[in-house]
Amino acid sequence: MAEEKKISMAVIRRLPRYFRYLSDLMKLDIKRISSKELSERMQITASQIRQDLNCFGGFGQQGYGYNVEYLYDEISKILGTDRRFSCIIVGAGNMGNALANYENFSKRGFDIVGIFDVSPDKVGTVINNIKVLHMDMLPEFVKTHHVDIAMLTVPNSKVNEVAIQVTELGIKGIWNFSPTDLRLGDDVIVENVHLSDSLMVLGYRLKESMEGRKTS
Amino acid sequence: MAEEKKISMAVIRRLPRYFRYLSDLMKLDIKRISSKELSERMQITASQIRQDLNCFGGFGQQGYGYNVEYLYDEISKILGTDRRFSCIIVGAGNMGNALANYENFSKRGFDIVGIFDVSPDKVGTVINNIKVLHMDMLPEFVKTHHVDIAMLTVPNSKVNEVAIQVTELGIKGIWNFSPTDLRLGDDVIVENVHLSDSLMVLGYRLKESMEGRKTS
DNA sequence: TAGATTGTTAATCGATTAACAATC
DNA sequence: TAGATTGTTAATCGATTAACAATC
Repeated sequence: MAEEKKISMAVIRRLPRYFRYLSDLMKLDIKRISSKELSERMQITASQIRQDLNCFGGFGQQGYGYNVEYLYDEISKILGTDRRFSCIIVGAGNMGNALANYENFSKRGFDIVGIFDVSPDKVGTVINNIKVLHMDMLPEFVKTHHVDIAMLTVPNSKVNEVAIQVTELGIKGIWNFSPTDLRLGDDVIVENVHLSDSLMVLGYRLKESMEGRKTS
Repeated sequence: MAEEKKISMAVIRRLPRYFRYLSDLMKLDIKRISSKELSERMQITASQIRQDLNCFGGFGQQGYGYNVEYLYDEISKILGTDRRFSCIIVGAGNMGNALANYENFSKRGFDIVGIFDVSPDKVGTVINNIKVLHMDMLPEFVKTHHVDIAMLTVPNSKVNEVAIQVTELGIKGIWNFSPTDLRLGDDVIVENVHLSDSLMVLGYRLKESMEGRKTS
């Protein structure tokens, strides 16, 4: 057991993109595709596609290309789309609400099983069929339900504290929506969204282009 | 006029992070900092910090380091935090709501001046003091109000169409929340959020770590 | 078989890190 | 002046691209 080879983050971050394009190809009823054709659609080099895919195995056939459905299935497996992850949302504000109502997540294997907040206005309300519980209930909840991921949409000032709490409760994945960079131990995986960073980059690029410069 | 030097996206994407850390330092009343100290806080190399900053100019002083407030101001200027951008939100669903209510944006210079939707349930409602208008009003609105950025939180199936529409109306920046990669002309800048990509990467990394492998 | 296209190795490019002379 | 730390050049590392032999 164990193909070694460490796969770089650059490659991993492209996987969902391959997944999306292959899913689209299937909808278009396209049965096979060469790295060249795919490269034109995705606007990346064919070379990169072949390199990326060969990190995980030889999914193609010389002279033929790739079978779309087969490749889709393989990338699904790599991404773990077959698995289901139990998720809680901490922070039932507008962003928490948006996440709780986003049906695509459950389609991809991410089930929201609990929502938590401290505000008396929110505790007891129901969002997408899930009752919002008080943060005080969190430890008990995590002990009685299996939880893989905590989606943190709490105010920036509280996020560190909450992150430490969920980590201590044994939750292994954090989806962080606050601007704060969480610094936690090695046994928790943090994926950041940092919306305001993204918006500021847009502002920067816009400013540059208005001044007549090009960005990349 | 015109320092040339093309600045790489890798550097640009780190700017908001510098901005955040410097902002924190100011709150802590720290007046000066060396690249070495900052590197320990930010978990990147001192060398990278100096390289990054020197893309834009020599903001430090040998033997002293960087004056926190001065550096903060300079990065603010680079990022264009002094400017204001007029933004509209297209799609008044949960995500549109979340964005409309996120007060940090206006703090950073991004003002929401209009919200649009097609659903009769939503048109006419008021979100954070802004009345939701029907999409039919969009062309007229953009002609009478200056709009820099369109934040697109419409369903995936509609996003291409909407993106083309706002581009044709002369809007220069798009903040895209749909999974679709927009392919538009050179005179519009697109910044993607791709939440589900981010979540799938979290799923992948979690799966790998559960199987005992390490990611990066 | 001939043509096409992969898997994979080698070359290139760009980004990060190290080193150090300049200078506060 | 001596010590500290930058700005900047050079070295290293990793990621992307090109090339081509293997093979369907």
